[in-house]
Amino acid sequence: MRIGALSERTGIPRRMLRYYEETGMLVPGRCGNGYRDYEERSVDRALQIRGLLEAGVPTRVIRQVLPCLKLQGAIHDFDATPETLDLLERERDSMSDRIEHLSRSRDAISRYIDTVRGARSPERRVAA
Amino acid sequence: MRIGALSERTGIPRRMLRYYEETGMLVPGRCGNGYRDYEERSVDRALQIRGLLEAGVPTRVIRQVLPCLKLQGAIHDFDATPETLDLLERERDSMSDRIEHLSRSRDAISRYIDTVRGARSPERRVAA
DNA sequence: TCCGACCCTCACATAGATGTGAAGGTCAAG
DNA sequence: CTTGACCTTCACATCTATGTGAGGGTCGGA
Repeated sequence: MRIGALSERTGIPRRMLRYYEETGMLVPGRCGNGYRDYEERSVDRALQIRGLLEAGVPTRVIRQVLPCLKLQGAIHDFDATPETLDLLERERDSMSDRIEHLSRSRDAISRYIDTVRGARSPERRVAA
Repeated sequence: MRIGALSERTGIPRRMLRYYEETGMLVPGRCGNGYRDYEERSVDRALQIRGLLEAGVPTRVIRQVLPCLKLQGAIHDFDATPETLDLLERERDSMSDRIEHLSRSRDAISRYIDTVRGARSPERRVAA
């Protein structure tokens, strides 16, 4: 699959897909003519990368973390040095922090929306 | 409370607290001499802001969202126009997306860590 | 009174993610 | 063979969050 197709299927601009390669997060193969050649799995991969970027995870971390997201039961303990494990634990904790903050804010927003909507259409009001 | 104290209590650099004010996310009062004067509640507020910033939520959105995080049961439907509500719903959904991505990645990292640690110290192995 | 620890504003610098466009190669269809 | 739709690299521009520092004001204690 060439870059244009992947871009269309993911909604991610070509520029960003090249950036993902430049930062080592998603490195495609190459055709004889130099064109990038993405596999089918690159679709999920690219979406996951974008999701993490949007959640504020820097490319440096994504690059470190992706190898262990790749394995789906198949453990090919790629390099798992103690340092890598420590880093992964820190990143896991930092992700938990982000999740906590996001959840609390989202829930507060949800409650707010529900309350206001409830006040606006009292006939649908449910006992809170 | 002056900016230095708030900075110490939150671990957030003074520069950033001034930035929070500049962007309208956390606007303190002023003493007679021009010094910023923060309330006690600013501690939580500042921490929440930092948490959201780290989770990739832009200041523009945080500013919109904070007013409805403020109320703790006390509904003073500040401006709640339909447009604001729509925006809040979009932000809520976008936060849910972030949470999903983060959770999936974090869980994958956790599984990976557990697996590797389990393989490393088999005497502590638990049936998976 | 003067020094040190605070505070102020202003402004420039950096780093990361992203936009935009130029100059040019590949290839299939007309 | 030419045209058009792709692709390539390179490079500069932008926006946001953050660092850093200069130049200067406030104020309490030695």
